[in-house]
Amino acid sequence: GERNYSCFSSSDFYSSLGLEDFLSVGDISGTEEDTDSAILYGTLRGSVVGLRYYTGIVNNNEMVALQRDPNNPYDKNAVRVNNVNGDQVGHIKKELAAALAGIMDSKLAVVEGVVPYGAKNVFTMPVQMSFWGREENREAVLDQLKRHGFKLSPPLKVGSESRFGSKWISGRAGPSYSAPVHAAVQLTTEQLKSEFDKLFEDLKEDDKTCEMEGAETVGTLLLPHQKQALAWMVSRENSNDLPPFWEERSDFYYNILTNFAEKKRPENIRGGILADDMGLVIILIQSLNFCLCRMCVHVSYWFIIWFILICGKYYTLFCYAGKYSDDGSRATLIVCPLSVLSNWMDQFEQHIHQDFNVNIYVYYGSDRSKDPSVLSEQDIVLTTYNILATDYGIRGGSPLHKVKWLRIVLDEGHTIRNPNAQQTKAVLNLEGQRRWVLTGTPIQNSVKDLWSLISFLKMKPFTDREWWHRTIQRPVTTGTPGGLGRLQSLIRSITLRRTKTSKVKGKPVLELPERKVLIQHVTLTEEERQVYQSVKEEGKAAISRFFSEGTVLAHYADILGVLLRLRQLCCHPHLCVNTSSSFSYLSVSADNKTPEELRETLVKKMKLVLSSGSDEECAVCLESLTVPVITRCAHVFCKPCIFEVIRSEQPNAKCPLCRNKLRVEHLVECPPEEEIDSSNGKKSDQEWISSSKVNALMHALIELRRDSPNAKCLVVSQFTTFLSLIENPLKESGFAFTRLDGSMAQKKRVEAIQCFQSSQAGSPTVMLLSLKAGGVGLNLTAASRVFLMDPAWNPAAEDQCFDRCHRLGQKHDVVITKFIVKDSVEENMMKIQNKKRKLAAGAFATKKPSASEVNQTKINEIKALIDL
DNA sequence: ACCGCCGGGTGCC
DNA sequence: ACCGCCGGGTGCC
Repeated sequence: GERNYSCFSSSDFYSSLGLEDFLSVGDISGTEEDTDSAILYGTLRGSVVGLRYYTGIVNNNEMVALQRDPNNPYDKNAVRVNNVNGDQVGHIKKELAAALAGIMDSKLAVVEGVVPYGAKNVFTMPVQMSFWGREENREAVLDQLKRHGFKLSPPLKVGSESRFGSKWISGRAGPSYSAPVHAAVQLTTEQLKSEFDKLFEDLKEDDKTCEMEGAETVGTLLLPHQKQALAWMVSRENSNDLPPFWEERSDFYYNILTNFAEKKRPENIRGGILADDMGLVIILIQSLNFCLCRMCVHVSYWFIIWFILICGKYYTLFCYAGKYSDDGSRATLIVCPLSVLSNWMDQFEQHIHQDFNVNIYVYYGSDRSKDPSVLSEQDIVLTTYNILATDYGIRGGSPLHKVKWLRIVLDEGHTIRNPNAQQTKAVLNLEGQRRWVLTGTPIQNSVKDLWSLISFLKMKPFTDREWWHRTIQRPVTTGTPGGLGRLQSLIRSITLRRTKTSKVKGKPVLELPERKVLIQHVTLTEEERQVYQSVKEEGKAAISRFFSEGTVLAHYADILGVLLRLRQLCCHPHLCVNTSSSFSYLSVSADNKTPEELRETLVKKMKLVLSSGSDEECAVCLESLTVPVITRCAHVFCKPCIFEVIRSEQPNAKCPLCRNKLRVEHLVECPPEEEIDSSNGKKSDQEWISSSKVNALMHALIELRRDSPNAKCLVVSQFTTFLSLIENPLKESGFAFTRLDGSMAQKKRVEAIQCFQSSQAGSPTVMLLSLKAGGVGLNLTAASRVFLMDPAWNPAAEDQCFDRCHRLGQKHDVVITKFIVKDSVEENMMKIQNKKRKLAAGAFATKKPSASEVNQTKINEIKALIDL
């Protein structure tokens, strides 16, 4: 989970202020993406005609999909009616289709159908339609219908959602007039985990405790929970259970969510989600080779089991040896983020016995084979999401997509949470029956995140987003009774999850040392205070002006800029690049600037964004910015992402973050590296001075060295330039230190980590760490102390950072010190963080406050941050 | 479709 | 009869 907590266009920051609705973060392509905030306008009864021309059949109360059919030679207004399987059932009667066509084409509303009496119709059948859309489109929709002589009925009882008396449904469901619901508050990592764990609350302990039988030889080498995991995985790959929500009914298979039925048995889900808390599955690595050999003797005719340790996480993979799967496939494909690719390679190298004759191919780099048969002859093919996505587009097709895989494993599977990302599409189009997802956080922000994973697992009917949305996502987000229950049973049936507090056979799975968080207040010197105060007053004046003008949101990036400067000044005066105390750059009005001035202003802003934290996220692809460009409204995106937005929304493209007009010719690219780095260069010329915060840190470090000379610590900041500044006093005081930040090449990172983790005398005792460097997997357990130099917007980001040393393998209690400047924006950030932690409890799947409440909260937060 | 609709055949009682 | 009525042909979009 890459999180983002830096300034400006950071989507996390928006959500941390509860602004994401207003700014439509993540809602960039119209109705389809925005089905969450849709409300039900009403329902309408219509008829489906032409049944006898099609093979698709439907049951009573079955959900149907309405699909525009603009190329129909008989009627350009045609609307097809398909059953859950996608087979056409008929058409909407033409008079009604004429009314629907406009509404559907302009995406004013989403129209969903349920067939109340679907069975036994020969020529026509009724259909109950629900119209969903944004509040502001309601009138337009009602109007269009009226013009064709139709009128919506209030949504009293509709469709199959309300009818099936199954165990998943408690009481009545169905459309309601509920307000749009989003997760209003950003959860911290811990809260997310605990919200996710609530899904498992009623899971009986013994549900998954059956250990694998017939593997006694393995048994002596495995701990109970490992045996449990092994048994679960084996059973998942071989089980004949029906997928969730399917029942066998007198030689039909029946889906109780959609009421769809068919003769063909829905395919088993051969795989699942391994969402074990990081580092929970423990095994003695030393015995691994031995373990493999033992198994080779005893079970090799059947399969070999590989235990693979990745950054403290253990996963079990299976690979059929000798006898491959029934369809002749042999190779297991492992897809992972680039940052963990080397981990996998190292682990294979270290732990797979040479005698074992395992073929591993790393499909990465320019010399990767274009020949699919080379890949299919391997036992394991390793690749990254990016390679997969890049290859997917090439002419002639990607070799990865031509192989029928024995097994596909997604490491850090939440990488594909964005359904529109190229990576996701590339992953979803892979071939292979057995599918596994490894991730610590299957749900990162909302239930939405799950769709890609569920779809990857080929779970019928959720592979189609419409059915996922109608049967799970909407019921959960609107709080429909039974909705959460469905999600629970769905996730439980495919997920293995044990947490720090889980027990197997009554014994806790893991005991971690304690973790303490201390807040140390820092008082600025007279001089520092003066600078801070003057910048603050100036910023405050500008922001109050925005308030009085009512342009707070239009100037959002500027407000973040003011706050960034204040945060920087809390750390060190030299962090503020443009210390000229003028905020003239605050208003980017095109009118009174020459094009060149405008460009310069935008470049300045973009530099500010890029230097504000470490890697920035693009609000379109949710990945870190590759080729950053800035819009005239001062929001930063990847160049290809924003081009795609403009292309697809022609001719009236709007900024995904603020809905201002976008034009390609107004986009400004980031100037070459040196320009950005010039500020760093300048800094080294500047005479080095200390700051109150640096003094506080050095005092603590020296004290620590005196009291426990062997203790190692992390010094964490969001500002890499701050880390550079800290290097000076560290050298002066004779500390051996190393450094890890986002800009370092993979090889250097590994070196830095190994060096720091080493227990050799003279190895570094301090690591300078940028807050979001490295993936979740980063293991820095050598450190037992953490000094957090500056608070993050998102408390989750801090927690994740702390988890890098407070994790499996940590032998000592972990003490975390947060330096917070008294009477500053930092204190205010802490207050908001605390409020959010409280607010977030139970925020998952519950309704959020009204729009006006949210609005008020967000305004209060800005005010609180700058003491207005 | 055991309908509706169309259009041709038909035409006092 | 430029009607009504009858009954056969016919049938999504």
